[in-house]
Amino acid sequence: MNNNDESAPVLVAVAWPYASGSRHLGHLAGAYLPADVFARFQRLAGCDVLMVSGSDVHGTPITVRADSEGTTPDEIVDRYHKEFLDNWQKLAISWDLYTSTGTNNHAEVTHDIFMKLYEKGHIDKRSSEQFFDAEAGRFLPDRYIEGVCPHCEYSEARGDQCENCGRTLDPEELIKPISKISGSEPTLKETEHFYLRLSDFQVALSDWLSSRKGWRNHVLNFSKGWIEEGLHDRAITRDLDWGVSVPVAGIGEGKKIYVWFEAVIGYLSAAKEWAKNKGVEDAWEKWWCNPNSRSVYFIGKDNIPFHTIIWPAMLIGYGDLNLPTDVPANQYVTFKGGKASASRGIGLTISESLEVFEADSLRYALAASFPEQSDTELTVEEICRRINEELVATWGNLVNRVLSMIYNSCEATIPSGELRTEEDLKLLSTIDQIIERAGQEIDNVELRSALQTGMSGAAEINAYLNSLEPWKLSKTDPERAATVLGTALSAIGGVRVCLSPYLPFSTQLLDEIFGPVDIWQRKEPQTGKKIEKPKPLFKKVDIDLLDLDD
RNA sequence: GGCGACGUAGCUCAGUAGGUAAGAGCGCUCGACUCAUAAUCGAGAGGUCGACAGUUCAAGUCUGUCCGUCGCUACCA
Repeated sequence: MNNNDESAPVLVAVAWPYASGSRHLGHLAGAYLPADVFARFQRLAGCDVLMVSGSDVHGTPITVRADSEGTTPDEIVDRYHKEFLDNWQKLAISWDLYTSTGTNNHAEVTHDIFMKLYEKGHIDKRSSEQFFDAEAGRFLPDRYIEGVCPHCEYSEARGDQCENCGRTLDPEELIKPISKISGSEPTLKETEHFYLRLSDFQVALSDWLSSRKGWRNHVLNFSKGWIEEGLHDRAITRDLDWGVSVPVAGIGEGKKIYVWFEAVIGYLSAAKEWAKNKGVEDAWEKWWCNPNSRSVYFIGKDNIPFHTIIWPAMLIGYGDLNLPTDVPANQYVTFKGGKASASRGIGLTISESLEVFEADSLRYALAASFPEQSDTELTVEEICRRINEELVATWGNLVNRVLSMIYNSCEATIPSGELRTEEDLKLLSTIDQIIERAGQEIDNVELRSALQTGMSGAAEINAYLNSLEPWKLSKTDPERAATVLGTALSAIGGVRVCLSPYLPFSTQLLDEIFGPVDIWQRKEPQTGKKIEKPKPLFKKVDIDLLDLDD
């Protein structure tokens, strides 16, 4: 992060999960969890964090799903929004606000942005012909039209692409087009739509992107490639009845703002909603209008152009709002070589995972595999391995190890640190350096590395114990044994700080000894305090007992 | 087809502006220890850095071609 003001406000903007179905581990590892780790760290580092997101509730897939289930879009959205909220609660994702794009506030903010861009001439009206399904009474997105591919004669080619020969298509090219919704033959019909003049921003965006420092290579390359190909103006309205209304009259009935235009506005509308809830209407400006504020967007790589091109274009056009400071988009978590996809049954959904893994264990295993630089292959076996061989063996066991010795040979009393020797102080100094380094890594959104750094602290403490053997000292020199154990405990307190953004539940179990984690620094435990008989922080998982299909 | 990326130890991944004889974790082998969730600690084995050609005093790191994998292709968001 290129900002020397460490206490600057930080907007943690997180991809809006699409409420058309369950989200899977790829989404969790790609966006929500990294954002949470980052936000938790920034709060401990003393920054004013505003972490927002919400369910994206509009768009054709939701209406189609509702139709096919014989229910309403509201019902679909409600179902998955509730599931997401349940997921977040079980995972302790620390939103300052998790809302949805279905609020009045969001519609108002969207209208404001639309109108300003319209008045400035960045939005204009054009007409085109699109396929219309008379039976269903709606215009059809390309992918909902099926027909025979003009190239390979595959009979189930979609209007946007033929899955057989891979060619990109225009729906008009299809032979014998059929509506996937009603099965009837669609007809071309004239319709008017508003377009965002992305081409207006070609130069400004190019300059802006060229000046970005410290961004991930794949994010920058992909974005620049998009711009070099030339930015095309995009329709931002759709012939739908499910969505945010168009604030300008005169383009006919049944038009709504297209989801990709309004969903990204959610970052701003959520900040405003948060401010309203707080009772200070303009509190959102601290993150959006303050030049010292950072805004970091956590998304998957499939969302890159929306966050590095389209949304910045809208912000430039609107004016006086902060552009993204960084967009550390993650690559994909893959299962058996392919992109995770709940709808195709590849990989576990978040809900399924939470039925078989403890939240912190799952958080650990995913964080250790965040696809920060390249796609990362993940299996259930790998998740179990991470939990058992790393989290439990190195860290969970260490805590249990030290607390058990204190409980058994120090009369369950936290020893004082008064008699520490040089080697004791050396351990603590090593831990303090680890805390410092892990903090820098998290600030740079190198979350995987920072986790490993934190875990190396646990290994240091284990090595310290092995070399000083307090279990022997307790028989020959109880006073020295107590000092060693007290030192190890203090060091554990330091490692716990490093791990707290990743493991909020289990690190909280140590509050009784150390008090809450409220600063990115090691704090001494409370000398002389009695401790309870220790219980392991985590359970090992037995993969054979997991009830999994794949 | 076009675009982007990836292919580094058995597995999952790092390798910053090309330069000390290629790294981490896990697994494996050997050893130490036995306080701890049979956990811990130390040592070691293991790689012609996808293939080929080129630029350079010097390439995992740059260029080209090829092979393989993945994603995107703007009306899924």
